[in-house]
Amino acid sequence: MPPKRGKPKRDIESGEDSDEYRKKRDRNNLAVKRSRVKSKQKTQETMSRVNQLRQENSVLEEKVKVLTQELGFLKELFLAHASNNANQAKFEGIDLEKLLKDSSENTDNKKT
Amino acid sequence: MPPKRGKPKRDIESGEDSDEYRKKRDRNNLAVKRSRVKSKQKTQETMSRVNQLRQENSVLEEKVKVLTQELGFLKELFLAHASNNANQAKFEGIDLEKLLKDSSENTDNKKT
DNA sequence: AGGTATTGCGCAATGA
DNA sequence: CTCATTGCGCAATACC
Repeated sequence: MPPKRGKPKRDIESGEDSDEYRKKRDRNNLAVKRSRVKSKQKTQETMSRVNQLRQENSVLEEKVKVLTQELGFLKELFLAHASNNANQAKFEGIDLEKLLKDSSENTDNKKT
Repeated sequence: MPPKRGKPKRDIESGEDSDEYRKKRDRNNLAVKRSRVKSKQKTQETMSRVNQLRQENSVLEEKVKVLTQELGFLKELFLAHASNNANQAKFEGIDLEKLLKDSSENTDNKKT
């Protein structure tokens, strides 16, 4: 809106005299109302979306926390067993972290 | 806004004649402008927040995916070893799922 | 060309 | 009383 028209009552522009002009104004006023309602709805939806995402986020954070703990526990269990008596041979040279990493990367890559 | 004043130029109400009135209007117009700027900023921020949360969400989804895979892999490895030769005795009666569940719940509870 | 949709702006009522 | 917020109408555009 470059020409920042302040409040010229009306002279040239718009319609003609009074008949068509009024109808045009009325129609535009309705359009304005519609537009503003829509705008407010969108704002509301956006705010709702934020709350929704916040919740999803919490759930995911919790999941990560639980999974991380489980994984840690299992790793300990695994390593404890590995450093045990007769299992030395079996677990000798096993890189647990690498195994895990590999297991995660092999989801759908068929290259190599 | 019960009295839906349409567009009466001005008669009673507001100020008095023209001196104080104008100043009052001008000040209000500035306030209106401030208010609207602020409103738009807030809308922008809300939209940015949505995008930000969307990203965080993606990252977390991926983390969950990876951790779940790692965990699955480790469980398989564990169980495979359990159903092995001489380890039957050691793993006999072990409920892996329960162990994992317990390991997750023992974050800070000291009750028995 | 001709309509609707959006947007900046000012006014007035109302909220704080 | 002052400033902030909000419904509303106008006019300029943006959009089709």
